[in-house]
Amino acid sequence: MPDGAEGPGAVTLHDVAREAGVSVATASRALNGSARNVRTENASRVRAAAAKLNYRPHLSAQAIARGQTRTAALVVGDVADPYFSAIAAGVTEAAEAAGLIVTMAVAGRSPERELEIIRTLRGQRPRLIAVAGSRIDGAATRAALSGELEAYRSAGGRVVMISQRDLPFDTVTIDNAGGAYQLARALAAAGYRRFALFRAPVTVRTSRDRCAGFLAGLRELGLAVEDRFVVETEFTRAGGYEAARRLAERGLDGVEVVFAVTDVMAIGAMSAFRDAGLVPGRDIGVAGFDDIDSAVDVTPALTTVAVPLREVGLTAMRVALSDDPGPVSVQTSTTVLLRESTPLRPRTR
Amino acid sequence: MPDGAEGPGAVTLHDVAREAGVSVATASRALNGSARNVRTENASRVRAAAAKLNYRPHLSAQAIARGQTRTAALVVGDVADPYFSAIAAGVTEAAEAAGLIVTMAVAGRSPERELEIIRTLRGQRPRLIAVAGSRIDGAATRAALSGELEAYRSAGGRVVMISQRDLPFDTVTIDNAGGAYQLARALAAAGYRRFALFRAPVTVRTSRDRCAGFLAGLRELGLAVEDRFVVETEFTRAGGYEAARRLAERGLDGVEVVFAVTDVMAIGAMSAFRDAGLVPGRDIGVAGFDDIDSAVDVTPALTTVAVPLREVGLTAMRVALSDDPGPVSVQTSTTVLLRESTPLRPRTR
DNA sequence: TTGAAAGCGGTACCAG
DNA sequence: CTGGTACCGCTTTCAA
Repeated sequence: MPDGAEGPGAVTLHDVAREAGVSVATASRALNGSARNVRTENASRVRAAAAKLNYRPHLSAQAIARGQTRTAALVVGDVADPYFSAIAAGVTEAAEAAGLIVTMAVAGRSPERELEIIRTLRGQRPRLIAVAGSRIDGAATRAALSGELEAYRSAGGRVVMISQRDLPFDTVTIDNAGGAYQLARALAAAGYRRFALFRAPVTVRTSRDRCAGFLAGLRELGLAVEDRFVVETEFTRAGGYEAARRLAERGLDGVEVVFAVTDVMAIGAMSAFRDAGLVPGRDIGVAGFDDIDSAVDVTPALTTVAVPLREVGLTAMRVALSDDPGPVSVQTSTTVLLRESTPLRPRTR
Repeated sequence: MPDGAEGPGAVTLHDVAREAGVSVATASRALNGSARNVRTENASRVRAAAAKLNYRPHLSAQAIARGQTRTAALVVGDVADPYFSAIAAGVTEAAEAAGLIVTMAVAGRSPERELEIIRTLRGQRPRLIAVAGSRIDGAATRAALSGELEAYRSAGGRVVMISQRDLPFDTVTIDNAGGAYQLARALAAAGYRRFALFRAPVTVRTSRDRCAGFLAGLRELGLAVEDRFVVETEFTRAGGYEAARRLAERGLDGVEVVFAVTDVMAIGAMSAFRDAGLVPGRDIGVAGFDDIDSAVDVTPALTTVAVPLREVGLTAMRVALSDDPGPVSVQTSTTVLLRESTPLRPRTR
């Protein structure tokens, strides 16, 4: 009985039923259905047969028969980025607690790819789709994305956006503006007056919100950032490094502290300053945003705004699994953490 | 026509066929099958209908009809750990390039959980299962795990183990012993003679291999690590911190350099030394293993053994997708990187 | 080239 | 409590 190179194929419920000497209906009931209605003896025969044959129900077949799957889909920008991986940890934790399998896709910070991914994911018919995406305004793809998600939702799916408030779906946001606002005040209170700002292109929402909050905080205190000290760069460690390198090269010219819109960028910046012969925390203050794990491991420890990323993931799942109808929006709060990278800076007035 | 709160449900191929005025068979062929055999006009009518209705094929239904899925399953110990997330990045990249959807599960370093996960995953009938698992010897669960994977394979699935050589499946290993061996020699060449070793419980293979390699490297040079300087601790940052704290507390007593079996532990150790008033790189050398991103961002930059983690993930997928039959074993090589945490240590002889 | 129909692996209703 | 059977959404013969 040649089976081809693929082997005998997987054991099916029919095999189990035959082995146990019952009908597939009974086998199905014993293994999954409301086990109540099957005679104890038969039930154990079926379980024994299943164990003997090492049977696992075909989830796709169950999905099709039951009309719903037990999977949760997650879209992230980049798994290797600690920002996303912390969120992913929260999402998977909650999903597994709810008995859902997680399928994860990486959008690589491109809106087009994100759209394509969501199209594919929709075919999975997951219970929910959580998008912790590229957070980029792409006017063209935005509408398509929204349409795709809308179609998914109207077919009974749940959508939750993480850190993207501007689409009409459930949302878990991070208080980017508020956190940056508080950071600005804290830095000012610590004695800083002359600031530089390292940010991503304006199309990146997160960056924009953090900048806006920071500037608003300063403005309220009668402070500002000179245009020439606002550096646009990539949203990565390399981007932060490059921005700091450029700044150091042309001279700090009085700048006392740099706010980089993410920790990853801030850490890159610290490295560049050091390479340029400047000591972060002494010659130049550095602050970031996110409080990723390594923020406490760099020297000096990085001042930042803590975002409860894992909890954001958990919350997103909770929202998506609740049966609350209307688009809910949950904002998670942030906390300013002043550390050694921005020591007190006593000023004579 | 009440549809319930769930909405109208997803559009099916029947809907598309009706809309296009053709049979489902034709619609199926136009959308997926070998498009050759369908009249151009019909094909475009079908595509138009599909677009109009925003149709996405039900992947589960396709899977069941075709007898195979287009998913790849990945098991990791902890997404938030940079070691695993770097591997995951490689795996997802390769999977998406091959048109596969990735489902990811987190085993949380527990062999029992890992086993349970693989059981569930098997129900998904993925094309392959990649396990970058807890790397723990659990005698009891080991057999069960192996049996589960064996059943999966004999049903036509592909299994690839990452960094676990001891099961009879395709394997991508990291040269843990060799890397640690080279590190030992490099440290000795840099002038170090008195070593401490921070390691995980012996049940953790990776830790064991790295220790063995390190000790072998020393032995060849007539060196050794005193038992009292071998500290067993947790396989985490906190574990490294704790080990270093204990060591600093009872006095370095001549120890010149610590080898912690992972960067994450090494970074925790650095932090503890610093808290104890010791300057890493000056008062005590520190070396790790993995070369995670933050290894270059800590101060002093961490001496370590670089492991091409992303590439390990890519390789694992390549192996799993190849049609090579027998259990293949690919070993990825490692590179010693001496950085400022272990400066040259001139000795008078 | 096309449509009817037989599955794929389960679930669940409906009679016994 | 149990078995027969009609689906679930899609693919793929088989005839027409």
